[in-house]
Amino acid sequence: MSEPNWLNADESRAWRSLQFLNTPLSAALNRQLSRDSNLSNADYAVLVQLSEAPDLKLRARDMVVAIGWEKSRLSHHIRRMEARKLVGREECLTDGRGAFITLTPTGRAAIEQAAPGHVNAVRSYVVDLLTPAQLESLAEIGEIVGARLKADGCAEAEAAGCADTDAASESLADNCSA
Amino acid sequence: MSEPNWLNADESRAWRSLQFLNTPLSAALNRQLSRDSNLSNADYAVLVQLSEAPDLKLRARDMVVAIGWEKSRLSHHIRRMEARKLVGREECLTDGRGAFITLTPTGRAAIEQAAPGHVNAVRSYVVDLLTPAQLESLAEIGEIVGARLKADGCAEAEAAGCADTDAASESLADNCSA
DNA sequence: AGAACTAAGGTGATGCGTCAACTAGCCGGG
DNA sequence: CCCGGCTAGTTGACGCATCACCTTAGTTCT
Repeated sequence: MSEPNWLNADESRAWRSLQFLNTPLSAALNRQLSRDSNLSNADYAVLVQLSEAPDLKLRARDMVVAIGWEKSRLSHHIRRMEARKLVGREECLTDGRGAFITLTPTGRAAIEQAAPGHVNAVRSYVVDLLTPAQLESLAEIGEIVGARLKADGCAEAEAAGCADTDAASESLADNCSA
Repeated sequence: MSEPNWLNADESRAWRSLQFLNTPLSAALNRQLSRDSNLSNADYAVLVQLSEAPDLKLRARDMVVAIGWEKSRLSHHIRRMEARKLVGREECLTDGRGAFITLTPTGRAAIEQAAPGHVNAVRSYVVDLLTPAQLESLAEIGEIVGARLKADGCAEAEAAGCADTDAASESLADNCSA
């Protein structure tokens, strides 16, 4: 256990190739999004949540859970998005501490304009390149690792966070098409 | 093409589950590394390169290629690592512009102490959880997406970067065990 | 009612990563 | 020789993410 058990050739190939699915992929998606729509992945996630919310507004508390961020991250991010007029803030009348984050018309326009391109990007970088069997395999692998991360105890925000971030992008797909 | 072609259930399951392999996974590895060894993934990548270099030193130029970072990122990072005594700097006598990055004894101790735990983490979060067939599948998928990213034209630093970052962690495995 | 606790949200500091711009040294052609 | 263009590396500014800490407001217990 404490003695190094180095990776063999197959293992290292898999591990190495997994790296392609990490930073470079999300960087590519990010680039597409920011080039075509001047939004970051993070912006997109926030806007998706808002656009799916009942009155196009959401308590910060709920957003945190939905996206899986830390509240301070959300707070910082909302401040920046507010400066860009993508979202607004509103007081919560029933809870003096509460704060609603609202979707502005600008923000709504932005997400609607961005969504099709984003889905296309997801397709062109991943989904459309794989066979159904590979998609199935990928789903299994991701779920296994995801479960491991959750079991780890440190997964709370982590796993949920990212999963939902893009689960969101995908559920927007559903909602928008409807 | 310009008309949204939303993801179907299988596609979205795969896409969603892929998110687990992204940020949360590298965050978990990062956490392990920083908890056990007070190093970040980025620190680790740099130290691996140095520890594999001929005289435990490397031109910044070569490091950039090996890790796949932007030179400015490397420069900033080296500055920070230098402050922690993990690496040093040395002039290049044959090229007035050149700069060597050197591995300090402190840095060497750090990487040697960190490597076994890191490999263990990689195993426990991913490699050991998957069947050989899944590892094979993962390798294929990563390579397909990686190739796509490279073909995209924007892949230069990106794909190479992250791939090598952890190819490095893995090749350290080989070298260290030797 | 009042003390202790918890929940909601925000802030400041810090490290990280990218972009654009800059300096300094090399190299080749006139 | 010197001028243009290239390469190596650094710097500063900015946005992003996290950490630790703070304030304020609800909640609970006595």
